[in-house]
Amino acid sequence: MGITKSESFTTEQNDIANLFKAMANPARVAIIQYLLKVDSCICGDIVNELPLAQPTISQHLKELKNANIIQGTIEGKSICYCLNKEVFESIGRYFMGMYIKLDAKCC
Amino acid sequence: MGITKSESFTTEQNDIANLFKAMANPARVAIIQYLLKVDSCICGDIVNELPLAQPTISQHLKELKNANIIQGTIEGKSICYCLNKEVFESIGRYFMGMYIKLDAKCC
DNA sequence: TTTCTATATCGTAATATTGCAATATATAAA
DNA sequence: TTTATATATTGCAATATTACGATATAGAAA
Repeated sequence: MGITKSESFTTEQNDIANLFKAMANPARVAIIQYLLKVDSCICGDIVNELPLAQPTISQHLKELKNANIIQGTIEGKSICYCLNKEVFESIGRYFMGMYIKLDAKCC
Repeated sequence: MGITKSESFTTEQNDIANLFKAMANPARVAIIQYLLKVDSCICGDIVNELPLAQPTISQHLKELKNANIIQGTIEGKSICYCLNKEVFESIGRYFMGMYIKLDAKCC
């Protein structure tokens, strides 16, 4: 006992939870907001922008990449990162869909 | 070192991260999906629906309530829970807004 | 009042996350 | 080849999360 009982839930429920987990940290929210502003940038730009050490930024970028929220392309000796547009559309639709389905009257 | 450096980020960034954190768990995703299906129910219904103990469900409900995702109303000796419609609309708008702002061309 | 039912809280063990120094890797420049 | 630059990986300490048994609280029923 102690761990999340992932096996007790559907793959969809775990996928959704993992996607939110990838965004459930202020540093990663800041990275997403920064990428939204500049469209694309290299890792070093984010290290200069945020008050976190380079290995920490690198780890956050890895988690965002694993969740398919961003993608990184090798450009010479640096790596160019940008947001994955489709992900934001599907999350947006997910929530708007819930909003529409939701009954106005509550308990 | 070890904790999230919340103080290094804006209140908005922390608020967004905390909202996602509230949904970043398959049990809480399942609770949200169940509430979407039944509109409203009492705590005991969720305990019967999910493979988790009553104190665990109670704790998850507390976190969802703290994040303003659900609300609970006392009805006699039980408590009726339901989803907060506005939250889903604002999250949906947040993501659709990002999607619209996002440049199609990536690196 | 006593008992039953519904939910919350406490305490704790197991596990996950966060952040960073040290170090590794990999490409470009000299 | 050596050196500099950019990013990733490893290892670890601090902290947070998850789950649940035991127990507390609170209203309804007897």
